Amino acid sequence: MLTDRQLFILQVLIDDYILHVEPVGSRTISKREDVSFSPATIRNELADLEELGFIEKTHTSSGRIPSEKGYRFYVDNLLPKTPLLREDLERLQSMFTDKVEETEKLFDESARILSELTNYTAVILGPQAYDMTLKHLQIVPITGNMAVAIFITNTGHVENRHIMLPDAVEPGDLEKLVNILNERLSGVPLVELDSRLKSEISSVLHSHVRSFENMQDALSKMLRWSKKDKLFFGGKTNILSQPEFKDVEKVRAVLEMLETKDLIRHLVAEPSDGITVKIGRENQLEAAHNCSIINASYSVHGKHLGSISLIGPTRMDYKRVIMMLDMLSSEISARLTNRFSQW
Amino acid sequence: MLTDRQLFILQVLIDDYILHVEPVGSRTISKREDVSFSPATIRNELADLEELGFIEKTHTSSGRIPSEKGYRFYVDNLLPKTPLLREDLERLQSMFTDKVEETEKLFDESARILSELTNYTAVILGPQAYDMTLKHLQIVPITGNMAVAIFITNTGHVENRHIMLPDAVEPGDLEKLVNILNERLSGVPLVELDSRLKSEISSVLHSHVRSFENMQDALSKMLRWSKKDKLFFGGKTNILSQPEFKDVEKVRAVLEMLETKDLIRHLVAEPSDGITVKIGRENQLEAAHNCSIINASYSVHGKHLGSISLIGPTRMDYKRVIMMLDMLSSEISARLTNRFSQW
DNA sequence: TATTAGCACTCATTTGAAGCGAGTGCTAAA
DNA sequence: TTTAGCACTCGCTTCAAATGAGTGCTAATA
Repeated sequence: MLTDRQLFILQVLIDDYILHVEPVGSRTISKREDVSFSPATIRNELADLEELGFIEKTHTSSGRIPSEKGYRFYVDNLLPKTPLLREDLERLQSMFTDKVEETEKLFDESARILSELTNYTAVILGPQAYDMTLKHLQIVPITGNMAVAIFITNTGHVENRHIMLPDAVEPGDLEKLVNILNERLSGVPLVELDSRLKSEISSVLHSHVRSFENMQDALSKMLRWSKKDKLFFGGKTNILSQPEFKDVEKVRAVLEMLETKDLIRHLVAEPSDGITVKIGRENQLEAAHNCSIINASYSVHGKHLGSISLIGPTRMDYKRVIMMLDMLSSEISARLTNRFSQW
Repeated sequence: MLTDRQLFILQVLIDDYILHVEPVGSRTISKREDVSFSPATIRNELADLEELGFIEKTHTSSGRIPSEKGYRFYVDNLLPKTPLLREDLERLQSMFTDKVEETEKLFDESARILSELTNYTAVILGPQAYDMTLKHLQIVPITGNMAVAIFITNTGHVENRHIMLPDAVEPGDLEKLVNILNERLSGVPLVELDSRLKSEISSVLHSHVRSFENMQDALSKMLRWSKKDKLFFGGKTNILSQPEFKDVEKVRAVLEMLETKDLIRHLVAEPSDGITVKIGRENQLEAAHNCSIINASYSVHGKHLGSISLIGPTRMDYKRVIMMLDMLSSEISARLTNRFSQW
């Protein structure tokens, strides 16, 4: 549908706009070394491209800027397939050669480096609780009737909770209780633990554990799992250095969104293979209408665990960013797969 | 040194400026009901106050605004001792009547409500690791040679860490190890655990636990405690709605500071009794030169654990904010004291 | 037929002058 | 000691003119 020349001009225009953040005029394009036709010709082509909705003017006599449709087309069809810059690659890989011990730190570091490299905001959605199943449960008495329950999941995650035991619980009882719980709850998704207790195990415990009645409530509370997950941020304030966000009000909408965990989670939890690009109004959220969000998910053994995202202005260095996310997500997947297989 | 009338005028001026954020002129002051003298008189007094450095002009023919010295004087001498507004009080107390279970949630909620009530940024420095001592240690084997170590502190805090046991560790050994560690390390500050292991306990363990040699490194790593603490934020973006921060560059300095944990920690960790007020350049940090930081610490049994702070523009509603922080910090102290005494 | 030079036109932005008004300091009268 | 009066300052707004980057259209050219 578009002629080769139109494609070429569109690409040049978008590349230039992404670089300089200023409306691109016919003269600017014609000055490029690899452009042989005159400004007038380009003006004609630009008029056509505008009619087709790929570019637009900020006012009657201004140069053109890409429209959202233009960016969409660019991302889908015009992305130059240049490999990652060597320095970017090296920086990313350096992160993985310093072997990062804790998973949390891995995410933190990834978010930080990603945001430094791109100057956009990086958001990593950590492994989600409802994807985890219980591997092992332990209850450790501390003092009086206080105890700590320890949960170990199939993903190697460990979590602890306080629990209040009833006054009269015999040592043997507690052991029996833990044994039964482990038998019955091993492999069960965390979010289902509580309902399983009520539906299946309650009766068994009733008959085997004397003090069960007294601790039923505490147990139930202990097993109640919300869909908790963790967000890791990098470069939260990077949006402030984007020229199109020099207005405080615009900035505010985005920053407040970043501070609202529920919104971010929603925006960023996009379970899909490969890489997703949401441009401007393609984002549900009003506050993100001036942003683009690139999203890649990481997985272990083919199962999506979480995602890595970049939030920046619609004018974004798509090609670089997409390459980086692609590399990073598969690298993280590999790391986690390796780590989890140890358990 | 200052006459009563000068004191009065200074107070009125600052109160007005805090409220309206605009230079205050002689006419404005004279219009108040409780002011009986004419603009000209006031102008004379203002000139004196300016000469003394308490107020300044933004340009030759503008009204006056308080200088930092003025704010300092105001905070030290002129704070009207009006009690908290009833609605503020109720809001704060509502937070404590809904009994908050987890300590983390208590801090989170406090920061949120405090920031909503004031429209400034609230930062709460959680209990610091180096103030905690070990109460009880437990090692739970999981699979293979993986295990989880659980630390319970005198403040009721629970933390867990992964540990890699050597291949050949006999069950009895582990039990003996944990017993010895508990005996020797109970009551020791977390940050000293590792050095204690090396200096005192190493030899004991050598002679009592056969596989100790193999696990020495892992143990040492497990006991290595950094000065970790946690920050809780509320209203991070509130600064954006302050009229004196409508310039993106000014905002950026502050927001980036808020994102840099080390800076914030440093800024906010001000161990002192009562309430501290740092105005503008009194803050070490350049980025906080346009801000005031009010700081109150909370404690358990007279021992400082952490602090509650508010960060806002130098023009701040000091009287309201100070009252609120005062109340909140003592309330939190009471809660924590009560909570910890259960352990 | 496709390209390009030329030209009139548009419109955001910059510049400078003029007027407004809120505020001042100073002086002289009350 | 206080206050009325007045000249003065200076930031802010408004308006008009100049600037310049860019356009669309037309007619000439390859």
